[in-house]
Amino acid sequence: MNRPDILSSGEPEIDAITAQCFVRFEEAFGTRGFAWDVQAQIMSLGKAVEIGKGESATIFSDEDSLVFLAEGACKLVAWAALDRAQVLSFHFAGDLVSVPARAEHEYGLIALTPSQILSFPTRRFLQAVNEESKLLVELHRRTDAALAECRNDSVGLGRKTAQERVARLLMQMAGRIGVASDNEVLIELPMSRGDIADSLGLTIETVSRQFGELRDAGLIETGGRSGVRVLDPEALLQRAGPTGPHA
Amino acid sequence: MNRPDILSSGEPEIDAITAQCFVRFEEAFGTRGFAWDVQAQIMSLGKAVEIGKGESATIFSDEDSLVFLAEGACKLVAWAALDRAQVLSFHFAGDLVSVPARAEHEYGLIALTPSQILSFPTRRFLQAVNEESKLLVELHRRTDAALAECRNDSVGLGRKTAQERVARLLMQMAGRIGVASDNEVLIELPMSRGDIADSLGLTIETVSRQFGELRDAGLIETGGRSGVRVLDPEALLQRAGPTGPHA
DNA sequence: GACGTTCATTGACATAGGTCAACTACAACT
DNA sequence: AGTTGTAGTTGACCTATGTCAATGAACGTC
Repeated sequence: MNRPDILSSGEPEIDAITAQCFVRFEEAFGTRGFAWDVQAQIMSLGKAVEIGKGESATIFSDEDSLVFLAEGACKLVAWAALDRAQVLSFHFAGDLVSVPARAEHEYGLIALTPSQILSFPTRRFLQAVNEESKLLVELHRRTDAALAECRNDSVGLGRKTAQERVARLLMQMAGRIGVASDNEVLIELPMSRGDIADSLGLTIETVSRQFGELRDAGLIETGGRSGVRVLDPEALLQRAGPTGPHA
Repeated sequence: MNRPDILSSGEPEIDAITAQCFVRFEEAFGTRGFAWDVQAQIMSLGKAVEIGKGESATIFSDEDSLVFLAEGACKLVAWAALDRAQVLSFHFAGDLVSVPARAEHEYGLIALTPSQILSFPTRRFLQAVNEESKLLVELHRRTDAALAECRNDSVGLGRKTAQERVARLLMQMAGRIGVASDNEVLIELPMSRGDIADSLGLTIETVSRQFGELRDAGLIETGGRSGVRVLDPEALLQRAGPTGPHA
């Protein structure tokens, strides 16, 4: 049995965004080799859309969803109250984010920059890939990584000073979206100071003051609202506090 | 092909603790129906031990491990520094905990009460169950639940007051290990005030003061070091702060 | 390229929670 | 039951961070 290319099978209803999202999804999860009917089910379950800055990526309102971020940058937010937001994580192209529909708090995946997302209803998605062990293993691997990340963040939230939190976030962003040159790293932050504050359990003012201190100390330079040049990554890492085992 | 009972096959080297741990593990994950060789691999990978209060459950020192808690109570701890511990979660019988060996911080799973644990080296465990979709799905389900829990805790750490954190923890413990009677709940806390403080990102003194306030307000009564009687669950939940969607 | 809006910075002040230091009560052991 | 060590409580004080308010810098818009 030959395996037709699901994306170029000439079905006219598949728009450019849907096509691109699925191509990236296939690349990330290696679904090409899957049984034809499983691939078809995955395609029928996934809804691809483009969302603008500030828009919510919630597609399935009453169901937990699994969102693949094909392009752009998003923040996952939970609200302790209307005026008390907690940003749980920032996400970039290639990330898979599980967004709960009804949990202890209200959740939302919000675009920081125009983004292309592919959303699946979690339960039905899992049913569809039930027998595809390879995907299940990859799913578990990613969820486990997200859990590890969340735990590390918890240490930050519970036991680190404002400066350590800000320095750690900058180093994380340097690693994820930074452009290295010489001994410097250039970062174009897609999120606002408010988003950073909400992710670190601080206020905008405190975040701003810490940026100021790091700038005064000569560790970073800021350009415009979103530009950050890390002049001394070593020293910045130092200020992020002890990280290694038993440090 | 008949499927011999792996636990009563009369192999003399299996001690009582190992037997009990595996029985509980089988019950929790339904591994009974698995292929004989997979079951054998699982059994050969799992190390069952009994640990006393304060002892670490770390078995595989250089590998991430998956620990099934068959009996007792444990805390998962990460150290930001030697004197800055963050308790990430409390665990009870039936829980599966993934403990990283080398991460951003040093991790440890420490017994709060004498416990029976069954440890697996994560990587080899996953290889062994590679084709058992049912277990992979369950593994993913549990990891996803742990992630959801961790995220909820993050909201607490980042955006809640000391009183809200303490009240929330008490309600959580009421739900997990509380004994309900009339409109009251009796809790026997297995963890110390220090553990609670480390889990909530507070100090022992602050936790103690919050217990005092809740006691003075008539919401709880304390008996001895570990006994807590929740007199007014409704009011206590209130003090845990807004939880529902968009509250 | 001036205008206005939004976002970021800076300063003055307030406070929740941390720190340090007694004191008290529980529980384990003789 | 008395003794002793550990854990918990309470009080006085301190500080990191929050709050409120004003100013200033980016960026989008006409």
